[in-house]
Amino acid sequence: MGADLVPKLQFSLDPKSGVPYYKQIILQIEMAIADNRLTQGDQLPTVRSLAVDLQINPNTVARAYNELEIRGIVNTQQGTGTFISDKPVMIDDVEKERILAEITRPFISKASSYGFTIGEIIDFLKEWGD
Amino acid sequence: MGADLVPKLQFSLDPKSGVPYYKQIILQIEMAIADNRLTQGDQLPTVRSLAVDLQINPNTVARAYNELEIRGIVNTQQGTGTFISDKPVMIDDVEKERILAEITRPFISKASSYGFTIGEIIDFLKEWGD
DNA sequence: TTTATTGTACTAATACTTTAATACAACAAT
DNA sequence: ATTGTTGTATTAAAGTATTAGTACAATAAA
Repeated sequence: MGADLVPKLQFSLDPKSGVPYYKQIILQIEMAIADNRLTQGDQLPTVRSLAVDLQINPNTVARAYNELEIRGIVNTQQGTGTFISDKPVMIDDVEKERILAEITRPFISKASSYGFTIGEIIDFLKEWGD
Repeated sequence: MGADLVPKLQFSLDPKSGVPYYKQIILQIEMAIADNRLTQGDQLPTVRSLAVDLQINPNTVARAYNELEIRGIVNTQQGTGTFISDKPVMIDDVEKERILAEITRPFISKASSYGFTIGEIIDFLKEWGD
């Protein structure tokens, strides 16, 4: 049946962090995608299994998966599971820029308020992988 | 008495945006700093005057100013007012990188999950000013 | 068709966030 | 010292977010 199930991911929750559980799950998935531990078609743990694993309610896991689905990051089918989506083929370049701008604006705004310049940020990003 | 008071800024609140008032104020100040409408030493409107202006409670304005103060963006003195801080002279380069990394990580993580690459992001930032 | 697997809906309890009312305290100017 | 300015503290009300309990529904596999 294709895609591996997932000991690829090791989820963990920090109850003291102040970050809600469902957001911690989202962040861990986002990070895993960012560094290619998760890629197109990979199945996420089932709502129930992850809930048992983390000792939380299934709805909390479902909520995380739902938000990711709304963003198009995963797709979900009842009876089947939740999978990492194909990266959106953003056909429309204008739309693509719009989304990137939307993500970028608050980042630049905050960085600037700390005194960082665009130049510094670019230089920093060039080193990001290392 | 030095620094101008401030018709430099035109604050406005959108009650329908879902963004809390105090956060809207913070964002508007961050943006104003980012594009140099506010610079070192500029005085912000007083807690009271801005509260009257926006027809909200002074504490709501104070809360915005407080968060900015905690971040070192403004400094505040009772009886005197709230002023844009000197940009922190981050003497320690390591510390500087640490802060920038902290701001950058969630941004990259989210952008990646949308399928954007670091390269695309850098290219996009190069055009940012235009 | 039955069974096991997967996600979903609804509800309620709890905690946190946001805002305002009101009163207070520090500082500056005179 | 007094007055007017500035930010601050305390409290309470209302809304929102978060999570869990429980029951349900869709799909897949046998």
